[in-house]
Amino acid sequence: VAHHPEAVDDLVAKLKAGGHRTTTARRAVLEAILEAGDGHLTADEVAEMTHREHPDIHLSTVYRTLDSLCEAGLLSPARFADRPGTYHLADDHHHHAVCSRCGTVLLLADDVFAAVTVRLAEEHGFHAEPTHITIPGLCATCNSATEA
Amino acid sequence: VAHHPEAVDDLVAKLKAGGHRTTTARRAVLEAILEAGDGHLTADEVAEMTHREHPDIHLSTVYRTLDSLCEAGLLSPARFADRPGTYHLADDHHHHAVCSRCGTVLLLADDVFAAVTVRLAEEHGFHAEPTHITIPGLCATCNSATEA
DNA sequence: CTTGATGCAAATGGTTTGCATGTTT
DNA sequence: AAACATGCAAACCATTTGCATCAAG
Repeated sequence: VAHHPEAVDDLVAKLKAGGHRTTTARRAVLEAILEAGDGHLTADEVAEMTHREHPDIHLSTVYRTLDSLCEAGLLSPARFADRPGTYHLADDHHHHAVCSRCGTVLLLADDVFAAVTVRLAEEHGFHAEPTHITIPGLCATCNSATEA
Repeated sequence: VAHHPEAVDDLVAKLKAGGHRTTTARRAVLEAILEAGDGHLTADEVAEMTHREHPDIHLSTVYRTLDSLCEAGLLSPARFADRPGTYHLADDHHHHAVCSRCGTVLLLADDVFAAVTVRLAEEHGFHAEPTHITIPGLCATCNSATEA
């Protein structure tokens, strides 16, 4: 979960190490993702952010860049319900609780599934790697609204 | 998890109870979903199935019907990665552990998330309804293959 | 110089919608 | 008869692709 300015360079280094090229667009996209912190950005949002400094980066380039960065292992994609796809830093293991009614997203620590992981190993020999799981339900607000 | 012929009538009864109308298209869609058993069908697949008996049911009707049936609480939608959306019986609570390497799918009891549910309620007031969650990881076979 | 990345425009695929017509209640 | 569901065609939105040009190695 890096928010430091030098993080971009670290990521670019990883990119290079993976045999990918370093370009303005890729730097810009990485900067946008870092700027978003824990947030999950859609391609459109990334494009909007990069446009502030680089108005000429085309949306299709953003898509292709996000793809490359995922392949390079720097980013991970995630989809919520029927919203557009989102992207976030790959090493940022975490989970979500999403309200089915209002769409509020709760960020969860990456250990909430520890118990499940143990049980899967014991009962099925399955080695779970829960990296990005979404749990549906109702947030506190919507839930109390329902009970009322 | 109903596979019985009379199940369609049960579902239609629920539909009616919910103030919705009974139509040929809705029966046909429900039959398709039941025929699929545990499977998850896309709108296209449902359309294809209904076409065998009712070639005139339009794809847009299938979409609208699936929507209605979800609203009525008979079906639930689910999305996997970037495939088209799927639909399945709502009362069919279950979870999956999917092997990232070989694709093997493990069916899990619906209580594996009990601990997580409790914790979410306590820590965030979030009322989780884990109805259909997929956990990635490695199955026993692939896992031991990796360690070797 | 060679390969890979970009801009643009056009195509694609899944899904939704407006409207006139047909069906359920 | 009134309300709702359907067929169809057209619109929509997110995403992908072909191709000519450009930049990184």
